[in-house]
Amino acid sequence: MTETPARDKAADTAPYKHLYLVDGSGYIFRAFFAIPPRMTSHGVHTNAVFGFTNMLIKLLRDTDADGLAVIFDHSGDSFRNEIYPDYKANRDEPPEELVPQFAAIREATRAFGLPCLEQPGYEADDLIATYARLAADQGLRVTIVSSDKDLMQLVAERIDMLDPMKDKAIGRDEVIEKFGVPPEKVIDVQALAGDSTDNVPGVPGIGIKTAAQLVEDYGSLEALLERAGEIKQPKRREKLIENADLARVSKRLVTLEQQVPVEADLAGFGLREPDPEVLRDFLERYEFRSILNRLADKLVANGGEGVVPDAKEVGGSAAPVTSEAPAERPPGSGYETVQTAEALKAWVARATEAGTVAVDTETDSLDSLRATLVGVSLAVAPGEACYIPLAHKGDGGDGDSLDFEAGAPPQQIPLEEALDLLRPLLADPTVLKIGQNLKYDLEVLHRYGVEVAPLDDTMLLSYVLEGGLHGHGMDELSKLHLDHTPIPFKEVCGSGKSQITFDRVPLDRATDYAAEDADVTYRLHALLKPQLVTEKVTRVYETLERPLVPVLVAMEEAGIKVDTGQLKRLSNDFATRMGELETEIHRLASRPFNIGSPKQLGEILFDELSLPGGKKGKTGAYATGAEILEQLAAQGHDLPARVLDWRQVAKLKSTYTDALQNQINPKTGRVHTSFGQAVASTGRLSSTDPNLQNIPVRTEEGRKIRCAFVAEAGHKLLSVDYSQIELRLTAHIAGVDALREAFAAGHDIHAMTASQVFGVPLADMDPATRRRAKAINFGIIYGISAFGLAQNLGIAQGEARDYIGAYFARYPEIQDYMERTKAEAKERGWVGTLFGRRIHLPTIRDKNPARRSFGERAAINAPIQGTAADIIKRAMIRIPPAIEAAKLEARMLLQVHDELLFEVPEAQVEETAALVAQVMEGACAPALELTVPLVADVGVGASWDEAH
DNA sequence: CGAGTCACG
DNA sequence: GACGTACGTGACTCGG
Repeated sequence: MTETPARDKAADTAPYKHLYLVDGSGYIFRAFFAIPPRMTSHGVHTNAVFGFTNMLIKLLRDTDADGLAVIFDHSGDSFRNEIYPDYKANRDEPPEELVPQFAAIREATRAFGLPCLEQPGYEADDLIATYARLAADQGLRVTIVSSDKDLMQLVAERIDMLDPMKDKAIGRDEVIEKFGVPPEKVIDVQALAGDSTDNVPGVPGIGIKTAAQLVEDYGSLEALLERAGEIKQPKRREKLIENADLARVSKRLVTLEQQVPVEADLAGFGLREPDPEVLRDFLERYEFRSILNRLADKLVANGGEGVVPDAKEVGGSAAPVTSEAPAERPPGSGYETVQTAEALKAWVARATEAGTVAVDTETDSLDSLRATLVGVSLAVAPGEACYIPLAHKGDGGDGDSLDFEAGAPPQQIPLEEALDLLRPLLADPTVLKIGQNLKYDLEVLHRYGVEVAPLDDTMLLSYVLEGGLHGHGMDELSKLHLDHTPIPFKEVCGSGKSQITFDRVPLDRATDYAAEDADVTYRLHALLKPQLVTEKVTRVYETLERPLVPVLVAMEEAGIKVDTGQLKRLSNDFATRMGELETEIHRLASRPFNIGSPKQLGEILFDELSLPGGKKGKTGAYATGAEILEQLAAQGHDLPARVLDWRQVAKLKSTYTDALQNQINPKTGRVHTSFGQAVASTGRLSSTDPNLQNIPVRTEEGRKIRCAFVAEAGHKLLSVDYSQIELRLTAHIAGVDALREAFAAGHDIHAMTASQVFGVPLADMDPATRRRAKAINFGIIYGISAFGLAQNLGIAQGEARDYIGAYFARYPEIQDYMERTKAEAKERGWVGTLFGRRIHLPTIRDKNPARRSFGERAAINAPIQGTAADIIKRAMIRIPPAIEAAKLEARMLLQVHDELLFEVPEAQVEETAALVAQVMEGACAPALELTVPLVADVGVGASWDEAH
């Protein structure tokens, strides 16, 4: 090694203007975890090298780089280990798939003719720091290509950074965003906060945010350490005094060395064209065929064999999309408007002959139980579709008024005559009716005395095939699978104030729109239905989703009775209470303000009253969530306590007592929800307009609303719910013998867990220990994290980590399950339920670690939540025929994920309860035998509150 | 129309 | 090696 300082060797004028310094070591680690695995035909892992190569190409192509060097860590200790022996001592060995890529990435660098720099005793960051300073001193622009925050201290007037993973430029502002201080103070902040990944100690108890605040307040680390005695918080003061030297050592560790006696000369970093033969040889050996193709024109030296298809990436799982025959016309024109009985008869005959017909109804409302039928469209083959108008009005006035400008209604088949012609077709067991969200059409047609069966639903086909990947609305599916955008509803009916109902749309436009929907549905069906078999989800579709449609129709049609008098009384009570609280809150705040505005509330609490704990989020607004307000209330502040009260009452009033009254169907006097069957990615149902799956139950005030859900005279409400179904399924799926035995014996599962994990004898179990165990049990189902558990229990993350460790030590099968499931999800892009439902997790391979972790937790939860959803769906499908067979008259009204609610004649309550519980407990058979018992608990009452 | 908040399993 | 945090939903209110 030469001792000559590089400065003397550097050319005074480098042959370039903008130098890029690429952090090769940093990149390879990040790329390894961010990029899906891939390997050569010889089994050599190449994902990180592939990412690096692509990044280099992009850099050379898209930027103004005219000088470039790639810098690596040298293996072995650096001078920092002499300062602090534990530096980076907590690092795991790199994964074995990564190790061979260290050499390959250097090869890649050389293949592009680029300098490849490293130096014993120094880390890449020090070399980068040194070269960056040298170049900047010469007036060159420097861009450091790295995602490593440790390099941010180098950002300066002529030095910026580029995050190659996010393709994001990092300048002074971004550094301030990250560290809360400008670049020149970053090392002070890092010295205080430490860095767990590098094992830089810092000062215990101080994180980035506190550090930034302190450095800002005192100007520098040294000034802070000297005046540490002035700090108000006693704990913080002690820690700072006690650990001042540790902070100073930390600062030396995080400070990059800008005076490395470097060997290579800046002048040699000018870009030049790579040798095509060397580059080609490299790309071929690593089998980067897609890159070879892209660079084909630059690699002519070898002639070669031409275009080679890219190797399929490991784990790539995009479902192949078969395309329609090319001769076919795209959807969108040549549809027939059916205005005579003769024409309709011809269409019915064609549909009967074909054995398959796509059906769509047009109405004047999204509410299927109030909508008026305006027309029906049919499709019998791709492009062969018609629209049958049934209740269109003239194109001007409302038909009833004396508006002389209004056109007369168009010619239409009389409604009853048309229905009589359609009825046999729609009920014909030999003709398959295809629809998109047929539940809606079934409900509309049912009110006109029309039955529809058998059926296939393209929305549900898409849901079972590609749940989790995208939504399942028709427009979205059409764009995705048919590459065709159907006429938007807005274009036909307008939007906002000037929106018209479909019965006002002129017949030609109505036909274009309505027949196209049937046409698109027909084509989607032809495309999706065969995929059930190839994708192995036939059972999910045929045994879970398709038979559920008529069940949901019956439930939505049944609705549930609400006691309006009770709701009105509650509404008044809540209004009075809100008024009282409002007066009190305004008095405490010393001025009136809008309590419902989090923005105004935050300003009152933290600016005007200067209460502690004001934290601003991304949007610059103070956080005023329940958790924050509870903390303040616990400290004895009245205003936040009253706001919490006010919020609870306001929520109950606006969302439940008021909104519910408006949702009562005037014809039935009952409330009819709509169940979403293709919404939740896990297979659960959802409930809207109104949502009856989130009626309050956890607080006493809230339960008053449940009291308003009542049974018809002479009837009772019967509630049957699965006890601990998700935890039971976890025990089964993960194969946890200890939990299975506890369930089999009927023990208190949370107490049992507490005993087994914390070693407390069952007899001495205290509620706090049981509560901890319960929180862990729930956490497991959600894909536990120390952070989440700590948050939930209000404990330190370290303590939460210990709990999880103890739990995994006691139930190692759970940890196995989690690791297995994550690996499987990453490999395939989806996870499955016990009944074969697939839940896709597109974020599981995301390069953003937050989104990826999110995907991993969802992967752990989905098989559990999804299997529970499958089981209750099986029960729901079996219950109506079981009730009928037993000659009972109970009606199933609602499903709330693990609970079914029924309305039952008083005399039949016991028999129905026993029957329902039996079906629910046996819902897995005969497809599956669980190794834990399923238990259904029964409740009966005049109201939902009593029954629950 | 997005963010914040909060109701449920 | 780094980012944000428990899983899945829907409705209401505010404010740009």
